[in-house]
Amino acid sequence: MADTSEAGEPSLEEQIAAYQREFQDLDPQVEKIVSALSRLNRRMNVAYGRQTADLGISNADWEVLKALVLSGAPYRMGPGELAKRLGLTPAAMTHRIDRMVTEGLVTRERDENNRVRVIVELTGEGREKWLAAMRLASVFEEDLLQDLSPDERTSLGEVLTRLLRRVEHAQPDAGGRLSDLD
Amino acid sequence: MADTSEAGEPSLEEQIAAYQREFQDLDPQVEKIVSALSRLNRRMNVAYGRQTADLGISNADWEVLKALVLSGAPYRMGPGELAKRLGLTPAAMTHRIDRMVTEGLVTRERDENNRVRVIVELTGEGREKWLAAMRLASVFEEDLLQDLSPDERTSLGEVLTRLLRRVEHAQPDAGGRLSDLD
DNA sequence: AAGCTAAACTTCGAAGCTAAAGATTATATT
DNA sequence: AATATAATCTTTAGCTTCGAAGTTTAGCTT
Repeated sequence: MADTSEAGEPSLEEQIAAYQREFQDLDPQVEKIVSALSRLNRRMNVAYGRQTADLGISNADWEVLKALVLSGAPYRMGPGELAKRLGLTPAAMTHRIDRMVTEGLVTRERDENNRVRVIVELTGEGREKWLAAMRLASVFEEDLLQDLSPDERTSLGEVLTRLLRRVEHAQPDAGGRLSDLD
Repeated sequence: MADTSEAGEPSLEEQIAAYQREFQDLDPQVEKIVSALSRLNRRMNVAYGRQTADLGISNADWEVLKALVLSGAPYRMGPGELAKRLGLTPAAMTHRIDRMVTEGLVTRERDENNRVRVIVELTGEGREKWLAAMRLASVFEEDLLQDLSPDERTSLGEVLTRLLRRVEHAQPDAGGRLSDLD
């Protein structure tokens, strides 16, 4: 076997060669960047998933915890707001919150000032879980970037935000769910 | 509103500030890179999804077409192999192939040499759809990287593959489905 | 203030996924 | 050759999601 990757996944180089074979108009340099981005992200998500699983929460749970923590004290949001933020339908959010309430990660109560609204609030346990996940994630992320010099980090961050700006401008998010919180 | 982004999504800078507020041990530079990677990937997937939808195929279909085309002529794979490649369970693959057969994108037949096996083969229409999607994707990708100089492209590709190697080595893919073909 | 209209959430039905059990064929053992 | 074991796919049951319809409350309009 000349391939270090498992599960029959071709190496990045093999895959780009296959693309060129099947589609001549392809710029291999562009494809290299795009494919690397995609694979990198996939691997990172696997890693995050493993870490949150170790803490006894699902990746779905973690997304909700993140959104609540990032909203700042007192860590409250409505289901609709959460759904928009996470790229889910309100229906899906209802069920997710159901589960998380039984898991003790959040509470759900009606807003007494406006009884149509619902308030989802982080519990102490929810905050602890988020913190623990965050510690694991930051160790992993630092490890991931270990080989990059300070200059390379600066440069990479700059280039990526430039790409991000471009793609955000190009796509006014047409009616779009966004999925997958960062 | 001081925020150009829609749907109440905070800007990258706002989000990093929020992370620092809630988690002091965070390296903002690391977080910037990681968050930009994540957001970029998300946006790209939305773009791909829109393009494939325009062609009348689902993103799920596209993944299968990609795997088959990349396998090279005669564009045949078994369901199990496809499932592994796409990060699905064999059960999910069975259903996906059901659908794609009715859509005329692939054919399914038993392997006469080994009647336990099944052969999924790309149809002419399937190949056409893949090509059309590929043309759209390559235009989008070139547009995405438009602002990057040749040197920046080279450098970005090199850095990303370095990160990829690191994450692939660190995670021997423990029993893992991989999901999301690139 | 009675009745529309809109907003926010939940419920319902259909689709896709996973894990586990089941069915079918091939391979190895005795 | 008969049986056991393994490999490959399909079926089943449960969960999550989406889209659409339904429910409750708020805010307008007259």
